[in-house]
Amino acid sequence: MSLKMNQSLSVTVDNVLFTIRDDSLHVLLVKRAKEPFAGQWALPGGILDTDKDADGERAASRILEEKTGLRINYLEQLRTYAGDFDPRGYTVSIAHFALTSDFALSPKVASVEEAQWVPVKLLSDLKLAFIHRDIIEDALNRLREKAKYSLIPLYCLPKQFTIVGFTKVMSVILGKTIQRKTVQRRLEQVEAIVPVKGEVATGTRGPQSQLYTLTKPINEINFERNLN
Amino acid sequence: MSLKMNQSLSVTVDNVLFTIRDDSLHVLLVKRAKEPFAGQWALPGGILDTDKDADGERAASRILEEKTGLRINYLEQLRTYAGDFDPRGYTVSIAHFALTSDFALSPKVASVEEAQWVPVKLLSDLKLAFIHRDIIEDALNRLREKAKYSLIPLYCLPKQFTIVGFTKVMSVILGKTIQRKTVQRRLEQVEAIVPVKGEVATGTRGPQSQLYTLTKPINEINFERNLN
DNA sequence: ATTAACTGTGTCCCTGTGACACTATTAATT
DNA sequence: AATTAATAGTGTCACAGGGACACAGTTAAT
Repeated sequence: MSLKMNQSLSVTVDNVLFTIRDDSLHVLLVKRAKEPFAGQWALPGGILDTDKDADGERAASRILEEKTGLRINYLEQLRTYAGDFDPRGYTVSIAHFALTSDFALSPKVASVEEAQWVPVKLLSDLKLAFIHRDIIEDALNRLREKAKYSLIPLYCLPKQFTIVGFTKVMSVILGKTIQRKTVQRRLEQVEAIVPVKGEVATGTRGPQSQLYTLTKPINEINFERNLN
Repeated sequence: MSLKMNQSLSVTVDNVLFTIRDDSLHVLLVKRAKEPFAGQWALPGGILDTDKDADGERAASRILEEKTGLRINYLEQLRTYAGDFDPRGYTVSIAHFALTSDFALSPKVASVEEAQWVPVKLLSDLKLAFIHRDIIEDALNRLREKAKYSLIPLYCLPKQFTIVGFTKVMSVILGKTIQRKTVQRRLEQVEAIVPVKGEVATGTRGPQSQLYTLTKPINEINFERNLN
């Protein structure tokens, strides 16, 4: 615990931001302009700024906000990767896991940085920089595990959502059919989730569906049983 | 992701090593000899060595082995704390969560470093360096959560253990009575856990109890339901 | 006006845990 | 040596929550 400085060591922050578009899971990637790994896809990240960033989460928020122009719905630390995966030297990368509702990337951001929503299913076809494939894999596992016992996939949806909408998100994330009934039972026992009175979703065939919303954060709510 | 070096930034590794002694949960602490926080208790940790440590886990193993002289049973990354909690400057601390069976600290280690097993219940009376109180709290939560759906508390026990022994460990960690039957049901559906034939535990009143052992790591085994 | 899709709800089954009792076994006590 | 008390293993019942599925009422498309 004596602190001589570590030599030639970079500390970065990387972010795995997921959303649901068109009933499939997408992750935000940027195309690298410079070496190393120029032309390859990478997670949106940056260098930890010891002046601006009081901690890792705030660093991640700052960087994501710079890249997307938006505040995202949910963010937590994923894990930290230390090692020799950057040709420029030993690196410590604090990776974060984030969720947001589907939105269009602002054109400026999209052009300058070439940030894009990439369907997770297509990742195997892409070249990914550094160890970002592993990081995405870990983030995916985190998301899938949490989907089993928590409500955080709600953060992939807009402020107002329907039971069926959430059921679809859950099914997409877990890769298997989830019963509406099951989702409904879970939602209705959480007092932080309330129907928006008067507000219904329409457009599709069938009856109008009730819209719900969150009155407080639901990231701490865990269920006793996992789905499946 | 362009890598100019962060200025004046230290990367350290801290370890929260738990065990069970005398039916209560203990954590390994060392008394700090130097400033800052001299004389206060701290987690066993050290500086990330980019030459020796291929990744964070190996750094943690190395440091714990140096401090205890022993290989510990289980280790995983907890989370990384970045911030201004060290008066000498901005620090990134990769914290780890570890378990081992009860053992006596080698006298040399115990005297030189003043490493000690401290009962978790007594922590509130101690002065703890840096943000180590928060880290221990997070590690405790991790342990308690994992105890609900996994078998990792087994790593607090010797190679051979009894059902009742494990039940006690679970009860201590979770702070409430766990039914022998429940533990037994969980154990017997895991094929990696086998009775050691011929080996029984004795000494206490009552029938001899069967000893079990692990044939492979059980850190990936998760149950669908949480206890309680 | 009819049809098809869809939302909300009711119900049954199944599984795993909690609780507790019963039996057999062993050490401590007399 | 006989008795007692503690203990390990097991059997069983109740309960809760998820999976599956069916049914009724509603809405848009035809």
